Amino acid sequence: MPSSARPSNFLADIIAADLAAGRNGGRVVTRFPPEPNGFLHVGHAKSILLNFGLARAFGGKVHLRFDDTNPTTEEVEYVESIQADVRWLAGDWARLTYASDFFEDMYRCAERLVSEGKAYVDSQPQEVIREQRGSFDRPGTASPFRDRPAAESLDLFRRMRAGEFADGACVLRARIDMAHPNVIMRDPLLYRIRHAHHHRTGDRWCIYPMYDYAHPLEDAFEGVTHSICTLEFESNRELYDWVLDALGPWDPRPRQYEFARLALGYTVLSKRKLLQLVGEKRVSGWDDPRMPTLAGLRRRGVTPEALRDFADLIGVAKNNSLVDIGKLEFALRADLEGRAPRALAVLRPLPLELTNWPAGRVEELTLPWWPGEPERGGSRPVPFGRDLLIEREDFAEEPPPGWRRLAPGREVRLAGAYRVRCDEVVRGPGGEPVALRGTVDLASLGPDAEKRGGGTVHWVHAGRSLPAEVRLYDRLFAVEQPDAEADFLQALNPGSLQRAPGARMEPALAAAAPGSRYQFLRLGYFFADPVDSRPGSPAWNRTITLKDTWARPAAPPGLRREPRARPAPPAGPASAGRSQADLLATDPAVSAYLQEAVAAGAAEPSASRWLVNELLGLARGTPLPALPLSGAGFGRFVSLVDAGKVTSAGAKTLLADLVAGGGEPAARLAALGLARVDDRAAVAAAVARALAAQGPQVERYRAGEKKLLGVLLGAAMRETGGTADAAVVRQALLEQLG
RNA sequence: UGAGGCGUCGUCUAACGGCAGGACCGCGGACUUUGGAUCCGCCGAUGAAGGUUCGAAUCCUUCCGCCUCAACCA
Repeated sequence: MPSSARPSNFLADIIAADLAAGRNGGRVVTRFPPEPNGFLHVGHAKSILLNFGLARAFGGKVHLRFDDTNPTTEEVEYVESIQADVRWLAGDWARLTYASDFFEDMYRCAERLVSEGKAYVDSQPQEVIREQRGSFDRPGTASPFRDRPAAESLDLFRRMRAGEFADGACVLRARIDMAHPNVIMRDPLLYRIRHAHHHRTGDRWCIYPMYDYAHPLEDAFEGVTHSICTLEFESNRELYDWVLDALGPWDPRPRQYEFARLALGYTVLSKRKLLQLVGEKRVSGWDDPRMPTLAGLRRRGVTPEALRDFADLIGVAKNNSLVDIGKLEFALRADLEGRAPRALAVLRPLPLELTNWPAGRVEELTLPWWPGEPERGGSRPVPFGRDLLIEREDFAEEPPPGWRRLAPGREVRLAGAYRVRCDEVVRGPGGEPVALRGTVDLASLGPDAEKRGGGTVHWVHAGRSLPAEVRLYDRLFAVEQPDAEADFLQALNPGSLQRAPGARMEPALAAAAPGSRYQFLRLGYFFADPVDSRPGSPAWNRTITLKDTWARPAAPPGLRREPRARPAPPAGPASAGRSQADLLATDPAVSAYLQEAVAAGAAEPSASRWLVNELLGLARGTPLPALPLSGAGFGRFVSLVDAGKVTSAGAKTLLADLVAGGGEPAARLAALGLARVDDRAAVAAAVARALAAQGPQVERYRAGEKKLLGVLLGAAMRETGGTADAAVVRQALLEQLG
């Protein structure tokens, strides 16, 4: 059951690369860092499974860490429920920690920052600080306390800790840059005063660290290597790194990575909205089976395995995406299919009297719990008799085309039992059918029975079946994106909980243990509620219906999302050549570099072409002057290419080498063996070698898959090391392929 | 509009300059004592334009669209 395959996503790639490079001494430590101020939901499940999965897949460790840096919102109850939920979902962690475990260490680090002039105590009120932060397009302004002596700040900071100031009187701020383009870096707050009782440290502290300061330190203190969080923390990463760089060195030095949090259709996942649903009693509590909380899902009957399969199904990436809730439902059905024994229950009974069955005679049929897989073993007695109950929905007076259930004069199979025919409809005062009369075909049961097509219907014995509490749950919201509504509460699905007061169960179900799961034939998967079940009388929660390919009301238009409208292409063709020229002209560093290259003898057009199309990509954001390859060196490289000393393929390899390690172009060219080869015989030999190694592909190409030419050409090019001209290689290749 | 991030079948996600792959959904078929399951098949995508390259989803440029950031929350 452990997800055997190594997860495949960009984070796994990063970790694999780190391991391959020997970083962090081969350690992998991740962490799941909830704040104990709410219940975990399916979005957290994605994160938990990611962090636990990655650590396990790479032989690492995962920590469960409570990020308890804000005593005013956090409570012990939540640390209990969170631990229970995590354990239920993912099992045990290697270490349980609390941010508050590190308060003393964090404080010492803060004193160090102050002493080194990297932090100061600001004695301004909150509103002023906020105002001074500026805005996206307006730089901030410095606090008048920004340059107060370190000794004074240190004294003040110590007195903050000592409790000499009231809440809000002053804060500790990092001294970074009030004009920083990233607003988060404009002298962020590190500590604030909170005279509040902390659930773990009690009244020992009255100053508490802010997330941006505390989090990187927690990671570093714990030896976390890969600190994985969601996309909205991307801007915070710069501060994360600042804190660690200011207080290092660290081994391992934690790195923060971000992935897209889960958004799921037909539900809400924000803490605030979930709290509101509970607070306003729109649901029965955090563990209401309609809630996306882990507690709710668990009580709905969802299994950890289904959640794991779901997580594998949706993957991990940086795209903001809205996951179709159908994927959760798919994972759920797939899991339950293999673990839920089959039983008989009728939700809305319609009596059926079999007139040719002796009154009072009851036959105890022996039905396997696993009809399709008798080898799994197990069965139970199910009473059959003259008076039965079938599902109201399984009878139609005027059956539509394709109807495979009961109708006047029609015959169906009673699941696990005999075939019956409907002879007569008994009507109520309004003419509506209230009961059916029919006949049973006694020869229709058993291995020798004639096989006839038609439908199968579920049933129970009228007198021997038992009533039971049944809750039919459906999606909590009626629209796919409640968050997009003006008032998400208006989008609540009024039918998300329905009861089936007349429901009847086969007798064996009375013994079902709370927490057990059954498939009620043709109805869905049901979970015996651990809270409301009574001995001998389980209460049933419908986890999920069976997939139904019949009753679907032909794709109601509201449920289908309109295809994304494609904007019309812009009218005027923007001259790309022109914009690239702009780039060369407007960026002084780039144009200076280019000038140097030209001064070193490179032809201007090819120099700018190589610069724009290749060098910029290779540089990966590093400013040109910082490259090991000087402008002049680049110019000599371009001259080499223009002189035909190296093919364009070889030139790319050469350039990459120069950008990575510097050196003199001509010398590196020789050292790498990239000099252009014009010997046709040598090329032909290389092509032959390449083809010999590509046997299957060659076969497929000859069999008609001409698109494989690219693959073969690529292999041939690689064989020559890029020293031969592509046109020559291509020609040789074509000749040899015939 | 400052900074950062993201655009691949209806949905989610692969492809790391060389065969646009998989899954969900949908559709069709086989089988069926569950209109379930199972099996088989089909449908269907690189936001746009230009450039570099023998070859571009991938590299470069511009444009378009979406998301995040201006709590003494995390």
